[in-house]
Amino acid sequence: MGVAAKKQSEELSPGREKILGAAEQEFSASGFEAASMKAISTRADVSQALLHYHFGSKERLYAEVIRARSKKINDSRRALLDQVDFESDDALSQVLEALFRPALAPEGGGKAYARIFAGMIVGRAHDRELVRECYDPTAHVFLDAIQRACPGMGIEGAGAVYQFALGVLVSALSRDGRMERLMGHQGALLGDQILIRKIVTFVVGGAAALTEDRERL
Amino acid sequence: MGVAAKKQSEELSPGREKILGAAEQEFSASGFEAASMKAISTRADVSQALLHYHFGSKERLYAEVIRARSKKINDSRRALLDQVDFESDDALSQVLEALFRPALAPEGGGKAYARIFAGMIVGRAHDRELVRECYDPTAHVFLDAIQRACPGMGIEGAGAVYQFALGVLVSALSRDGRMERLMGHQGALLGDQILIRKIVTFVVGGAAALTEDRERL
DNA sequence: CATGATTGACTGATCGACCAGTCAGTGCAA
DNA sequence: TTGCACTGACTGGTCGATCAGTCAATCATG
Repeated sequence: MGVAAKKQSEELSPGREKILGAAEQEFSASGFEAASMKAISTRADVSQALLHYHFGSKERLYAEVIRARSKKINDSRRALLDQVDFESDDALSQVLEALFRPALAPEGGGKAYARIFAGMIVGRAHDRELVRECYDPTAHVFLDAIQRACPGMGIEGAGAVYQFALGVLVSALSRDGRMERLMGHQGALLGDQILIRKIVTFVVGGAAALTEDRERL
Repeated sequence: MGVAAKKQSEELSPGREKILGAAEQEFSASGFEAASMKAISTRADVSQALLHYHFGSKERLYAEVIRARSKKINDSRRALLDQVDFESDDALSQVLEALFRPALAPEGGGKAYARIFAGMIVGRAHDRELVRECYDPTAHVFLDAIQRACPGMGIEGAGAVYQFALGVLVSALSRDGRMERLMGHQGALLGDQILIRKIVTFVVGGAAALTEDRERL
């Protein structure tokens, strides 16, 4: 079968890492179905058979890519979340920044998050299982954090905010120049810092409105 | 080549309509790449060759599906938008309802919108062209409507609100039970009416926060 | 130290399955 | 009898996957 650590975490195998990188690029650019093992092997400059040697199947290679990327994103998210001051007035802003920044960061794989999200929309059952495995645990943590930051919001309120926040994140991740086109190229294309601020501001405002609406009942 | 209207809009061809319906289901369930012409023809209960007879290629069949669905959604959106009272306090709410309701309506194709959005995320160039053709004109109308409903928001503010609103919409369209799972099955699964209200409330709140933040500068 | 066995990384050739797309031909209605 | 809707049989190409075999490094043994 595949491979195991030589002794500990010594460099595993040069080919394996090359394949993972090439696969992430290819899957990210084309999606699971459209990305071919041949294209991945070409990009990685290894034989196509090596992909099966290391990962067994295209499905498993894909899962490994998602696992690796989600680990980085989630580690970063949790680290940021640990620094949040829940006594602060803008606790929710800090929580949301911890949620958004790692996904939007250039080294964060950028579209990796958006891609798997897209896979879910499209209805791939495997993607749903991967989300459960890779993202659910951290999602629970953030659900709790949102509730801590917004007392009186309730579990279903936090759920709604989390879900909507992810939607906003994906819309931001999929920036492809459409907005600039629609606006007739007015307005400067904003940098990452400003974009994050806008997203956070938007979601915080939405969350407040949701809480207000709830209390009005 | 394909087909043209017999005289006007007399029922075109029974097979053609069956194919369009089956194709929409299949594309919606699996995405463009994973959906096969054979699966579509089987579902439509016609020969596979008939798909090429009517539409020429898989790509063109897909485009026809998107065109048909987007036309229904956009017609409905514009009709709703015509009824908006821009003097009202909740003009933005009305505009957003006009944007959301047709996409979330059961007969609105539901996931049709989410699917093409997913295609864009995944990076299919063809999807980008389709969006431009099918959704950009109506998007301009809504961009203007948002500005009318929110004076002092500016073009880039309206653009951000529109973009984020679509993100929230997609997150709502892709409901697949994940939230219920994350919340431990607390909280009732909300009906469409309540969901729309929540989305609208959220986006209105976000838009207000964005405007506020802008004015603070 | 020498040497044969073993192992893991890796490849080229090749497989059957399935894909979108083609085409000659059938039946039916005007 | 012309034209349109439609089909069955087929094609070339690409897909993921398999497998026998190469090669270098490691290890066991005398």
